[in-house]
Amino acid sequence: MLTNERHSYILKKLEKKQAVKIQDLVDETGASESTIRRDLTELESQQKLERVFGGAILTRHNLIEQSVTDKSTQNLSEKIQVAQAAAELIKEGDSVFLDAGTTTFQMIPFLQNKNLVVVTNGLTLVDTLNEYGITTYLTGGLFKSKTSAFVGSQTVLAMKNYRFDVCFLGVNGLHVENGYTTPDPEEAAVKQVASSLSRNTFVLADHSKINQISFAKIMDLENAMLIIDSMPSEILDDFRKKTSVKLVHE
Amino acid sequence: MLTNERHSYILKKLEKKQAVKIQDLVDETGASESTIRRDLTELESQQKLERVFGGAILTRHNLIEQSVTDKSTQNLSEKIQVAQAAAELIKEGDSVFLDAGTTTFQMIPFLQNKNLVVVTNGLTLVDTLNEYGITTYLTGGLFKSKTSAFVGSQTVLAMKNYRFDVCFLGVNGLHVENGYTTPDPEEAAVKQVASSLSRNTFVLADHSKINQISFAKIMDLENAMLIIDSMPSEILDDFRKKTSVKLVHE
DNA sequence: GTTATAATCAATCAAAAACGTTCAAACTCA
DNA sequence: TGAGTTTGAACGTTTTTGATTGATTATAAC
Repeated sequence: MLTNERHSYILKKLEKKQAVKIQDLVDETGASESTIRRDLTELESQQKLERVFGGAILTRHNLIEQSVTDKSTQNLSEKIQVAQAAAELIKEGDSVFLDAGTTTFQMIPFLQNKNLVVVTNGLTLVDTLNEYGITTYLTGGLFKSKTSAFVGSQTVLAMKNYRFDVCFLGVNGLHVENGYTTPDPEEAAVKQVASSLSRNTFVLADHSKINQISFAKIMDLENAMLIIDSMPSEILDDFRKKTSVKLVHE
Repeated sequence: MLTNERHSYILKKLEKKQAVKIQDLVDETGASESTIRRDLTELESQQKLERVFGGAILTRHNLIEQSVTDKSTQNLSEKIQVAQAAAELIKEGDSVFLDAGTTTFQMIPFLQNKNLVVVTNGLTLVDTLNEYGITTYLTGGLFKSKTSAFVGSQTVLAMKNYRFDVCFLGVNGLHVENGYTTPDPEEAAVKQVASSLSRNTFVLADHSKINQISFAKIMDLENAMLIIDSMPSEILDDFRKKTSVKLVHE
């Protein structure tokens, strides 16, 4: 591996994980500890990262820049509020399905010390769930890089070995007539199955999704409880004829 | 190969891989090191690429480049050499099981363009497999943070929906009498199942594992072919009475 | 708290790899 | 043939690398 390649590898991993360990880099690149140390020293002098004992972390500068450009942080405060409200619906000892997605990701910090078992099809959730000490099962299946989610028949098959007390789904569109929708049919299928295996289904959304229609239908409004940050009152009445709606600001 | 031919070959490869090594170009074009150096110097003066120590990279985007590990036979750690030797046993279109671990991780760069389907229980492998454009299935199951592997009954259950042409396992100990061993019984179970579902089983190890005995037994030597960097000849004879051994340095 | 143990660190050094330069041989094209 | 170009090998130099050392820091045990 060329020096540049290692540097790129390190930065790329750092961007994805927020933190890297020297020993991991040694194993992954095949370079020696000394070389990785030199790499980190060099990259730190370029302000690309900040060294810490045992590895390196993103510079604050990079952190801010990333959070501005990253779509996952758009509407972040709303998402976190919705996530917190959703997490409060979980009881001690529940078995929980967490859909792959940024909103469900935000729920994780609120799940601590609840003695939960969490199942997810989202790759990005695994590390964080684990950091919070939560027993975590991944569905497995075919990996879809675009959304970092596992989908397909194997995923569905694996899920059928579980039963959930509660399941939390993200959606891209919610519409009085057309119900819940999402761009990817395969992910829609996973969401459907999760819901069918769960005693209670909750859909997480923010107000930007109201009366949007995305491509693939997940289910009708009747089949899940909606958790959303806010909603105009005239529309809210229509929704409440069909399903239970929990507003965060109440 | 003519000068122009070499130049376009270099640029084409660079386009595809984002980085090229001089030694690789020497091997691939049959030209001498001096000639390749002259080519790179020339192309750099035309702003077509940027030279770095050991090779060249694309000039354009400052984007984080994909890591490229290639088969230059010099200066590779033992793990990578073992990994490469292992990867060469895979045929076009094979279905492959890759055990969680650092040695199997090193196989990934050598799996490109083989039209494979890869199944793994290693979380860390998923991202990299995906970067190399390889169709990837994860077994799923209970996540074990210490080794970033999925283990347990769900993992085993999910695996039983697959059949493999070849499976590659890492081990911590190999011993003439005691066979293959590893510290974690649950991972040992996963390795056993993978092997039972595969037409051919290969164990990857380096010489530091010889005649070590770790805790959990995986299988006897008879049940897998061993791929290892080197082995003292008197021991080698003992091993060869029981199983096929592929030495990297031969 | 204190101590013992393990992990990580920076600094150093010798070996390996990659470098540019030079020069003679081989090739090209008139 | 002969001038101009391209090539590969040889050389000493520079850069990169991995192993080792003892100091420093974290972790565990007490």
